[in-house]
Amino acid sequence: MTARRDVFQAIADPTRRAMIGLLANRTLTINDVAENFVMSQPAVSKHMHILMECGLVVMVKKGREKHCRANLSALEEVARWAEQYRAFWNDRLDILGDLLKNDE
Amino acid sequence: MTARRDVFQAIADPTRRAMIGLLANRTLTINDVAENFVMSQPAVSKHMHILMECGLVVMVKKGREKHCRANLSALEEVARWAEQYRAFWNDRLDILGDLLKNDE
DNA sequence: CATTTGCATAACCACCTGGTTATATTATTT
DNA sequence: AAATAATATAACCAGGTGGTTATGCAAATG
Repeated sequence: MTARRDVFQAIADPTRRAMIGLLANRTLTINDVAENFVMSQPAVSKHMHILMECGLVVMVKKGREKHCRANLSALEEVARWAEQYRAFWNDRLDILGDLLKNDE
Repeated sequence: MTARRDVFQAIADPTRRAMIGLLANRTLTINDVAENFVMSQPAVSKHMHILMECGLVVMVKKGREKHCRANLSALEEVARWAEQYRAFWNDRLDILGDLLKNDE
């Protein structure tokens, strides 16, 4: 709720999509996450921060560690947006042919 | 198929998402599309070009006009990616509580 | 208490993005 | 043939993005 960042923009980056996949069914610290990518720790921290800002990741600080987990319900907006068009692409298979057809 | 541009990046921009909605069940020319947005014609042309590059829009030139239509099946990739996580967010409702819980 | 660890922050960089205006190109209209 | 219309292209610009290294700081460890 009240996501400040746009979730569509957050998932535009393939690295962040991979992070979501990583944290879908696992709780990892920032360093754990960083081990899965060939980039510096600050770069990973920034990505995680963006994911948190739009609600896609939830973090809980425990001592000096930060335990992170994906909050996948934030993807509902994306799923619904894409799915609203499913009827269209199931229905009208050949748009190109359709476009060309009306040249009388 | 063989989309050169990333569809996730294409839909990251709200203007382009609006254009997809506009062309979901309508065939419009570039100028028709431009009338729906408060930006210059070249700006609209660029957005449409990006949508075309990743297969989200199909265009057919007819004389000096260009007839455009959304090819919504290109959204299947997005829908499938988001939907793969639906089981997770249906299953585990309170991630935050879950995260906090294991502090024994 | 000194050191190490986990993470954030700052400053910087190259490149990308989304917009602009001006102009070119091609097709239609008069 | 000249004028107009539809679109593309070029050149430019401000601000954003994704990365870096260096450093700071709180928490855990020896």
